[in-house]
Amino acid sequence: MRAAKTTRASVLSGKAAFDRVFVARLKRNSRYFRFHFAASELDHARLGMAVSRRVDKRSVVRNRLRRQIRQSFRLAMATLPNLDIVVNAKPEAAQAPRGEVWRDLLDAWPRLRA
RNA sequence: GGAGUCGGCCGGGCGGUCGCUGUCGCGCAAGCGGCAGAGGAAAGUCCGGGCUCCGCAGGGCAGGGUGCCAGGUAACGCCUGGGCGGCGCGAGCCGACGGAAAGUGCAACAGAGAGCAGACCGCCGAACGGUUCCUCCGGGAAUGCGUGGCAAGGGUGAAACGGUGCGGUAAGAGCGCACCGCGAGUCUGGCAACAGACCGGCACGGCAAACCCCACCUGGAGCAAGGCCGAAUAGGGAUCCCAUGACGUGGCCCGCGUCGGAUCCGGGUUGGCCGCACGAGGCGCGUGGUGACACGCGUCCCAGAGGAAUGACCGUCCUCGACAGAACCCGGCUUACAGGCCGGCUCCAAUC
RNA sequence: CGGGGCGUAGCGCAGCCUGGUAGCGCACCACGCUGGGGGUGUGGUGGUCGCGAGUUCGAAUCUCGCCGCCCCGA
Repeated sequence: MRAAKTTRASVLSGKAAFDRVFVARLKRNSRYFRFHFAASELDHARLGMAVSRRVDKRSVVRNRLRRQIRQSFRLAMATLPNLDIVVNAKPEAAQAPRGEVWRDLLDAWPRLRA
């Protein structure tokens, strides 16, 4: 499986950038995640993540979810339009098996193309 | 072999493809290649330090902490050794373990009485009085009724003014004796905590995780500390206090320092670099020490992000993988944790 | 990273400093007043005092260790 190379440019950073995405009020839900997005000011997609302590108390679990999100983003990146996306994890994601979460993520990205 | 106890260690392995962070090398550059890349608890933040700033961090008070003794350490509330007490057949384990004879306090309910106490049921005919009986008229005997004596036994309580036994006595009582306990006595051993022997007499109950006393320790904040570079805005307005005044990050005072200061309104700031990873460092050997540990020599370089790096997928093997993710660093403590390995010691059983 | 606070009846709180009885309001139940409801009066039910150790004769209260929640500062 070939993943696109990501750089610092594909990281969404700063409170202002996050707020801009949330204000756009465009959203798609999957089983374990919420995808907020807005048209990017740049010529490529950027990813931001929100996995709060409410999802799971243990940082190990939160980090695992972030890695899965990031890795799935890399795989899907080339096919995505230039959007700024914030992925928000639902608390149920912490309880679910890893494989199931991964499949949920892979299924979700193509639906954002619309 | 079984049961137990103490100490130390590991905590999925191997191979492949793609990707992430740092660093080194090459390249004008996009990049390419090499190397390294979470833990024993990284956790909780309960202690102790390093480092940085607060002018020096100086004296006193207040506050806080520690609490058998000695040692180790940068330091500690940690560790080691020893003492004392408790548990265990034992190896071992556990202990907030200074002072109650400096003072002030506290003890519900029950109970007669709860701290220089007390007599409910009791016990006592030795003493004084009474009553009854006997009498050889001197007195004698009985009786707990009164004056009284006692606190052994019963009973209450968490606790009842040393315990057990013997003697003693009217009944009793450290009143006497033995043992135990106790003691601010003496001697001996030990750096000390303390222990042993002798001596003394029975007085000095418990609670200091009650106030407190004693000894020792303790300035405050924190890497968003703090520093450098750059950019930008402002050099304002209002109110109040004024130089025996105001301010300074400590709770207060002294001392010291500064000369306007405080509050509110308005305005600006959310770049980059350093701090930031070579350290009270790891490993090996030697020496000293019972040990914690120290010293010497050799050797190694071992995460360093900044919306935050370890992932995805495949193959394979097994005993199918617990708790869990660094954010300035280090030493401890505490808490979580599937399974497994190594060594010391103890008890039991059996065999030679 | 640092600082502070809370946890007691179904809910909101006192009691804790100074240790011995867990109390108040609302709610709930029963009865009375009313034809019924509402309202009101009287009586009553209901608490492992977040969990685990320790100190004490005795702990909601004192001490230590955990757990959960909330707030504040940079």
